[in-house]
Amino acid sequence: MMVEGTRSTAAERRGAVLVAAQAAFARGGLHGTSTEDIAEAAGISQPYLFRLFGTKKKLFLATLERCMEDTLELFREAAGERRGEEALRAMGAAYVEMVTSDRARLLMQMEGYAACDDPDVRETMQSGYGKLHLYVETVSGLGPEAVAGWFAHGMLLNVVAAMDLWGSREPWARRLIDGCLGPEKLAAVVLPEP
Amino acid sequence: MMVEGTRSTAAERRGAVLVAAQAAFARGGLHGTSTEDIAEAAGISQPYLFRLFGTKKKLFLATLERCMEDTLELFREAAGERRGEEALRAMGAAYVEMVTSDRARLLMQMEGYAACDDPDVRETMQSGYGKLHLYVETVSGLGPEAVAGWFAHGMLLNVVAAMDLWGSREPWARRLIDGCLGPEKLAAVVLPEP
DNA sequence: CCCATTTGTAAGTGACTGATCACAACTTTG
DNA sequence: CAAAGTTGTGATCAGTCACTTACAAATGGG
Repeated sequence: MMVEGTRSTAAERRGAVLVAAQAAFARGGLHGTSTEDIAEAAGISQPYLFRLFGTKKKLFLATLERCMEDTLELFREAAGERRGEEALRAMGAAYVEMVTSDRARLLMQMEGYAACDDPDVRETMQSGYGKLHLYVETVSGLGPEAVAGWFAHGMLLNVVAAMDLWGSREPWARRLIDGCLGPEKLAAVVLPEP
Repeated sequence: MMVEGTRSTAAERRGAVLVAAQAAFARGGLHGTSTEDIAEAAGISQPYLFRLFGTKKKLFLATLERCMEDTLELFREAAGERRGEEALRAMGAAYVEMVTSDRARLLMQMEGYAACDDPDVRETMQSGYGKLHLYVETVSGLGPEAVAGWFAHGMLLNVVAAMDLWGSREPWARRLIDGCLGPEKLAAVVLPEP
């Protein structure tokens, strides 16, 4: 280790750790992931991880927060200058793209919801989701029912992606994806060969 | 222990363990819950728990399966003889009732989705959700889009309940619940006093 | 060039936990 | 009533893991 003579700043290391932590926590959650594994994936020693984040749980919360912020940023970039339903469609497409390509982020989000029995986790998720909701309300300009419907759609995408139904040959799963993405995109996610 | 001379059958014990396990796993997930805690809550010794279920993970999977079956049973009872959109409304109302009163079952379900990186968990969730989806398709007789929309609604309820937004005074949270339950039921979940 | 600060690690440690084994007590059956 | 089967527990153990301590090496400012 430390073969290169160049050191990183603590801020850079924190960023690298958050990336590694998201991939690791997405698989095992808070309790199913060892700090040793995260440190190794981030390329630092385990004691240094504790100096950077203090506690495993604090690291988990920071990772969750980053996860939600990244999603907000995804929406911002997707919407661009668009407003109204057009903005909704653009953000929806970006979310579908994310959910089908970045499984770690998707599962991390689910770990967050699942761990909401813990007050600190709950507060983090409320705060993160609240910012998402406010942004979508503002940029779309639509009423509560429409916005809720849009988020509901996203939550269904979450569980479809979590269960990895994209390639399933179960008829009900195909109909679910159809009802979720529409028939044209349905064909796009047929991956496996008989 | 064992003050009463009457013993239970293994099947009865398994049932009691599944109840205790759901409450425990809902809080900590597979890795954040000790078999010792579950055994104590179920009123048996920890070694006996292993004789009944073999492995912590097998117990987790059995608990998840039971959780999904219970939800299917909830839908069956709610629908009764109803069909079409009327059945949908009845099942929706029952699900709202469940999600606001049985936090353990709700969080257990979320733990299931979150743990879907594990192939065995994923298979269990796919199977359990598949039965739900098929039943709702059949009893409602509606097309993919309508059924997906109904489940999407339910998934949004899941995260609202997980984050425990019912009593939140955040304006965005009130609008979300409004868009999710409708204005009349919105008032019903205003619990806390200023 | 020296010294204060920052970056980084090797080597523990105490506590917890999933799983096993040996054994006891109760119940049923022939 | 004896044997066979079922229900149940105490004791233990090997492994894992979050977190600490002590120390080393690089960096930068005056």
